Amino acid sequence: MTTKSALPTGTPPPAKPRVRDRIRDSAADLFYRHGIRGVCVDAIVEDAGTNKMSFYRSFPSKDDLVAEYLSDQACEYWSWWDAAVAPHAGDPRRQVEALMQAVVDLVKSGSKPDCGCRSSRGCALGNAAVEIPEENEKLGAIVHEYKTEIRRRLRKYAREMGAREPDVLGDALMLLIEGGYYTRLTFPGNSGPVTAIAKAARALIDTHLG
Amino acid sequence: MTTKSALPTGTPPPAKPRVRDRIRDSAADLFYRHGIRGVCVDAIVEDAGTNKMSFYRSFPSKDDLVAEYLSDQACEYWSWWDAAVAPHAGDPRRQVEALMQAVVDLVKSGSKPDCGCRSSRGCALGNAAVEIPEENEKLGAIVHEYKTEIRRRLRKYAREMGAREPDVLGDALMLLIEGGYYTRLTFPGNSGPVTAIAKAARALIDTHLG
DNA sequence: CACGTGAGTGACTGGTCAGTAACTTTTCGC
DNA sequence: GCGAAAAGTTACTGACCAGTCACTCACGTG
Repeated sequence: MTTKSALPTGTPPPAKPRVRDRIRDSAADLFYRHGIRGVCVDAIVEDAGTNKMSFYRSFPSKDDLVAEYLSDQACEYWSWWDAAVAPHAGDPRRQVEALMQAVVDLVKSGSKPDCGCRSSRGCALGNAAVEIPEENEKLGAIVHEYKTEIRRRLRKYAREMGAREPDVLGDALMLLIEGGYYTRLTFPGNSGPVTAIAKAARALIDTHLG
Repeated sequence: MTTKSALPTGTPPPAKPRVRDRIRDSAADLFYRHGIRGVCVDAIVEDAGTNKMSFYRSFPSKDDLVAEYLSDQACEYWSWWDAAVAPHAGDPRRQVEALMQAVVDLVKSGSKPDCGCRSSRGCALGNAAVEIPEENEKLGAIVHEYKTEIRRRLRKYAREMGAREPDVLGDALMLLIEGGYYTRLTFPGNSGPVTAIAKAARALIDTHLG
């Protein structure tokens, strides 16, 4: 049997997913859908098509996986954010407006069962904050840093667009976004108040610029 | 030993709390602080100074207690809401402003350790929505009804104050409130964006009336 | 071929948790 | 004081769940 070394060097191997990555993927999906406390290691392992021993070879504990899950989600979120605002670089107002529209699209995702993406359950990190016990400073810190960065960015946009009280405007925009995620948990699709987010953001910006 | 039957009939007995009520009180406290899935029956029972048998004599299951907890919280919330807006009956704009200020006060509660009230962890019902599994329609319905009523009331205020797009304004106000509760989980006291809520609400109202 | 590594199997420990059974004690109205 | 109802005690079942142990199997590389 010939080895695969004959393949053109430019082509990476078909990237058969390693166990560790399969676990991460399954965990991300299950944690998001059912909550962290609602998913046991066995369920993750089964979904990933592996077994508990392989799990504990890759992760010291469930808590470590949770930490990685949260960091991953934050990472993904910043990519999504950057992609949403990129087309309007240099125009902070348009950036915020694009972001708000992106939030609506994100939140309403899953209302159409034909789309492959999982149904939205709001903010993975925010939801985790509900479940994380107070004593767990490690996980709490991840969420806190993440939410602080959201706040920092929105205040920065407000400052850049010349708002009179940039911190107030930034915080108000954050409340709208977070409220959109939070209410998504109770209102399916875009049937909730989140659809008002774009108009509300525009009104707030107008007030702070006028 | 004389019986208490000599008390004036108008005075209800000193209401020494029955086991059932003690369980409800303990559950409310523990569920709110640690989340529903984070509190086991034994913990509730111990906090209430009773035992598991008495628990299951009063409640068919933990889930039934949870349902009662959610209904109770909703009830308390409406009392709080009504009290906040009562001084400004007939002036919907002032009512909304008073409500917003009340939200800030509520959310920041617990930042001063000297006050007896428990530290705020946002909205009990909203947090429950994170933990409730999708299949549990009974609990989900309680939360949904509650959030729908919030929405209904805010839209009503918006209509009464003559807003151009009352539903949009009402929904926007709701996003601000919900965002305030949600972010409270990550930002202690009133260090979070919630402090911007009053100014934001005023700005939104002005826009929709102007 | 040998060897190391990554992955799989099944059984197990120790702990937690919802819920039950049988029985005793306390409380309270009459 | 008496009897019924409310509450307490102890012990238990069965399920679940995090984490471990000892061992086997499949590869790819030198």
